[in-house]
Amino acid sequence: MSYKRSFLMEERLADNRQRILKAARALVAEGGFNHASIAAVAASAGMSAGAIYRYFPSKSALFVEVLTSAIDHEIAILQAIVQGEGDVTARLRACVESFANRALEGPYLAYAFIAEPAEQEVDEARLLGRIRFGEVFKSLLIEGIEKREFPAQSIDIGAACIVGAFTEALVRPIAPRAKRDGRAELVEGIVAFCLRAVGAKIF
Amino acid sequence: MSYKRSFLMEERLADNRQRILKAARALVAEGGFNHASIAAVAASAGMSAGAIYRYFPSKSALFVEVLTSAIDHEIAILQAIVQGEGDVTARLRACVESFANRALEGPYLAYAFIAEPAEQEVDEARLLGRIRFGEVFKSLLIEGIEKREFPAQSIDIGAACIVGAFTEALVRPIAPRAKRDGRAELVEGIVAFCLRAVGAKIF
Amino acid sequence: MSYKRSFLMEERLADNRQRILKAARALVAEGGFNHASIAAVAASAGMSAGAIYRYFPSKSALFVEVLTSAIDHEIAILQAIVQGEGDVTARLRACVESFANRALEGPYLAYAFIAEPAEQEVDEARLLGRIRFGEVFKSLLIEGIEKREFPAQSIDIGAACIVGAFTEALVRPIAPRAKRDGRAELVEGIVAFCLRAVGAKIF
Amino acid sequence: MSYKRSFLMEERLADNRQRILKAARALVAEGGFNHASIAAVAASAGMSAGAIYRYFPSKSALFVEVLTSAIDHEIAILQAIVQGEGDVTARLRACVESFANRALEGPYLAYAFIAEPAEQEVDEARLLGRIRFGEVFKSLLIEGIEKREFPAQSIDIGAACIVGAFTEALVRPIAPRAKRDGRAELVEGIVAFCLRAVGAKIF
DNA sequence: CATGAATGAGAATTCATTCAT
DNA sequence: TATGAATGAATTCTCATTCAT
Repeated sequence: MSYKRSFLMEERLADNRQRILKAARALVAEGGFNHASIAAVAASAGMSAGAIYRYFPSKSALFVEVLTSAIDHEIAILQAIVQGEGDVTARLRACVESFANRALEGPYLAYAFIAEPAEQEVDEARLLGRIRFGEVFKSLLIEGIEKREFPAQSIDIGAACIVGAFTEALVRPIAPRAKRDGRAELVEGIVAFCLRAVGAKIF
Repeated sequence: MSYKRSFLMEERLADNRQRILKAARALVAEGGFNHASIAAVAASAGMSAGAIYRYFPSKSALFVEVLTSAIDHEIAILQAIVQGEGDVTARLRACVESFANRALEGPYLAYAFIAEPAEQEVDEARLLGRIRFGEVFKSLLIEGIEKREFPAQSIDIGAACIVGAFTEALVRPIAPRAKRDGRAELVEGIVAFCLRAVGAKIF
Repeated sequence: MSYKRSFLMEERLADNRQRILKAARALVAEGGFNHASIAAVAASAGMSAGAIYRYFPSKSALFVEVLTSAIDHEIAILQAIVQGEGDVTARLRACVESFANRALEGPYLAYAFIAEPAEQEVDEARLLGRIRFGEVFKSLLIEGIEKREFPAQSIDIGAACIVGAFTEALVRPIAPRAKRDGRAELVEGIVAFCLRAVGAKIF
Repeated sequence: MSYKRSFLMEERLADNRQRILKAARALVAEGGFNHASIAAVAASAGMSAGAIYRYFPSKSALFVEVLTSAIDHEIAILQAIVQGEGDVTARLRACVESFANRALEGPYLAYAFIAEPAEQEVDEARLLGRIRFGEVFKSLLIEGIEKREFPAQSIDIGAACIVGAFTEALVRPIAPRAKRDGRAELVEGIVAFCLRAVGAKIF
């Protein structure tokens, strides 16, 4: 196996893997997990159904990865903001804005994030994702309370509520077949709600 | 066919319809939408699978109604609170408490409310349900702002955020296979979050 | 549900069940367990593949029953002989003759009896069947030794050897696509072998 | 292509062929024919799946050869005994002992020998193997009768019965997931049965 | 020549829906 | 009108075989 051969090979394999994930993601965004059968994913990725199984051991595993990787990506962005500059209030605002804007741009993530999937394994991945999202906001809440930017409050509950609040406010606009308008006001409204909710002082 | 006969007939038909809905609801509560096959619903309702189709044109239609009627029931309770006594803040608190307590008691409604169902038609019913839930809180927000209990704010967004916040904070506790403890603190935490979020003065 | 309706219904259901078993048995006899897919059984029984699952919970269960019922039938016949008249030697001879003649008549049983099936559950049923066949001959051996018709010998091993001996001697003639000739001499040869093997006095 | 090159080539090819057979044999021994997919054989032989097809035209052909070569080996051992020293009775005893001991040591051969394989071609090879085993004992029987060690008897049938008897008595002990104990008594019991069956004088 | 990714034809199983009785 | 047996299409997954590289 020459170097070049191996290199091209690996690249193609990685390509296929990504193509499958992308196709699966797109199908989930379009019609939910149930719309994304293995056959549909394969067709959309331009390969046979059997080929999927060279890259993923099962349908569950594929969709767990679809969900997890989307959430990973989202969380990495939020964590960069959390660890960035500025006071806690500003960073909380930035997190919500950032997530909301991306959700409105490419609606699939938030949609899948809320969706109840068929498979138990995917279900568990989704719950875990929600928890991980909560952690991000938990760290902000803790810091905000320490620095007296926010009043004392229940941290776990607050973090979950924030996630739920902006998620829900995005659900209708990002739902399949829904119009998306007035984005700026929407985002600003969500941010305002969250900042008030945590007791940020600017309001 | 005499009047009486016809009357009894209709009554029986209505009875069967309710039996089916009840059975379907119970099965969804037990194991989610996927656990409730037509055969299972029929068996649980004490009738044949074919008989279901005398009352509902399809499985989707049945589950749309299961969802809708559950939401109707929930909304009727909330609206009674909204139209009741007390200042807006107290009624908002009562709404959230009431919903949260019932969700923690019988977790299926809230779970199904958040869940993404298999069928597209059910999906749409769920979205509609979320909107209708929002309406309830919208009316409270409008009244609260009018009466100067709450500051001016985006009403649509606020209503959606409230629904999302308490929904999400309940997801983990009500998810299948999850423990439910510290209910009082949980409910109080959610209420506090929501009241802060709408700018209620008590805080 | 009237009596007549119920009666006819049950009869038809029982009929179908038997038709499925018969079709499965025939396919196994023709081409072994692997030749008998659910689709093939269904086609051969004149029904859809899905219908099989109204009568049997799984493919394994179907073939376990095919095997078990064939063995049950065979064992019942042998046990009747064992508990019948005559000295032990005569009854041992009758058992072997009876089994061999039926195997040569309808070869499927002996063939399936020897076959290694794909499914683990069927495999276990097959092993159990062999053991049960052995038991029949064990009881004859015990009685024969007690009554001094046979010398002392290892009973478990002897029983297994008898089963193996006549089974094997029948395999070639009863194998699919094999000629069957000289039946009388074959049966007599097998009987003679077995009687000598247990030390019956006539030889 | 020089002579030497060609020679080495052929040697390597022969090597690969043996590696494949060895790997296939090992996999059959571990988990039966169904456990030995082409991919598994290839991986175990340290080559690609496609490469298998340079040496064997099909999976069936490979497993026919696995079976045949195992039987060849076994028969060679038995024939060496048959053509060795001692009276016929002693050599018959040695044959059965030898086979039984090896079967109990490495149970795969005997098991595969009895097993019904998936492919029809393998099935036929198995039947042929049984016949060839019979031949070995046929020659002993003929010699034994000639030398008056055994009484006159049906040779073909007797040979088949011997094969079946010791095979069957070994099935349970060598079946997957079965305990193997009391080997010495087992082997002695089988030998005794066979010697009595052919009318050897020692008993 | 060897590779191993891809194919494609099945495999078992499930279940909403229909329709003869 | 009610029944529930039967259908048939769809599902996930497996694997011998092929063929571009």
